[in-house]
Amino acid sequence: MSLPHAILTALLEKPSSGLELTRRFDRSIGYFWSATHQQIYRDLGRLEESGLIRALPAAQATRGRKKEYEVLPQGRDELVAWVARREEPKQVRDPLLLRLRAAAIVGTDSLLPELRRHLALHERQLADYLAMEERDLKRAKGAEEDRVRHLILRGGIELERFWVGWLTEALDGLAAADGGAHPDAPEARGS
Amino acid sequence: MSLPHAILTALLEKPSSGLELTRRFDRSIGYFWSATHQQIYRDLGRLEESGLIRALPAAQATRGRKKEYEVLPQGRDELVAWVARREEPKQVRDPLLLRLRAAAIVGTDSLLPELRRHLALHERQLADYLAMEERDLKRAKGAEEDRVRHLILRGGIELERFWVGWLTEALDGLAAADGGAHPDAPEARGS
DNA sequence: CGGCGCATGTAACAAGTTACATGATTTG
DNA sequence: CAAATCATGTAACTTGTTACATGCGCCG
Repeated sequence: MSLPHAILTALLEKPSSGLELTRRFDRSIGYFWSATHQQIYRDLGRLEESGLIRALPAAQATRGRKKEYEVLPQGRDELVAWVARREEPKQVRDPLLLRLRAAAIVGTDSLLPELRRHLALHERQLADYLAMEERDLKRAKGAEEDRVRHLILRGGIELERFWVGWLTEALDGLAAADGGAHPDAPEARGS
Repeated sequence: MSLPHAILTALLEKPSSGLELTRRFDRSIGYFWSATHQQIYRDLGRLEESGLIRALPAAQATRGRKKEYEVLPQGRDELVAWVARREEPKQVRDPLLLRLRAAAIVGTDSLLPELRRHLALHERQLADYLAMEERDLKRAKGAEEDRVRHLILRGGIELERFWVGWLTEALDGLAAADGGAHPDAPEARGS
């Protein structure tokens, strides 16, 4: 039940069309909740049908024509209720941990390159987030909305730090055991 | 494509029936990949059909009758290939971060109890993991399989530490701003 | 007017969730 | 045997993914 609420939030920040929303999901929101345009159109339709949002009258209802939406009072109410709702923490669900467990049985060697690759990706993501934080700190200080946004960014930063730390620990532990001898990239190079 | 591989791993550790697998997913594996019995039966069927596992001949094929599976060589091959495969890191997708973003717009007050509640849950989970680590460290040292299992547990521990740290930071930041005055549990008490 | 990019969709499928149905085994 | 429990399964639905289809408008 999260995507519709993410859309309501985004539309409250600024009324938008489906494609504009898609682009915003690719950027900021997408750092912790991604969505494709198909999902977004589907849910925009449902939200409109339920009377939580409406298409701005300016836009006509033909196919390739831009169509902007805004949140109705009922939609805002629903969002307020969702924020206050009691929801259990989402439990962890990560394929890499699963693969490590499988590797415990069939051998860890072939997983090492993946661990190194993921480490590099997370280091990069962490650097990006830190750069964003640097930029943000120069601007706004007081407004609650900005402080909350910064908190979310802090979440991203600390999560990446977790990955970097854990992957480093894992590589240390596994490489130590298998006595060295792993050249740089014994894998096919994807796109 | 993860659940079938999780099942293969579990069956390699020990041939089992569907319900036994379900129970094992509730315990150890479920800490980072949960599954219901319906999902497991469905995938057991598919895996058998694809020739990656087979039912042990002892068990008859009637409905309420126990049916144990074991991994065939082809299944082990598939698992080996999966471990070595290149897969992009799963991006973050957490409703709590979304709700915080929504709260930035509609007001953070009603989210504070949830943040406190989640903090308590994560603190408890962390304590549980630490207790497990304590127990594990007393046993096995050398075997690779045990060291890898410990690494996975370390992952769980560090992830919980992340949550505890971040939630604490978030509560500090938000409570400071709204000047105090939030009684203990202004929410309905769910089951 | 032909092709490209913008924009909105449909369709088919895969994975996860929730509710329910049915057969077998134990035990009071 | 009745009831509880173990065990396997179906069905319907929601969410997310992938591939494709269609319409509009601009620019050469």
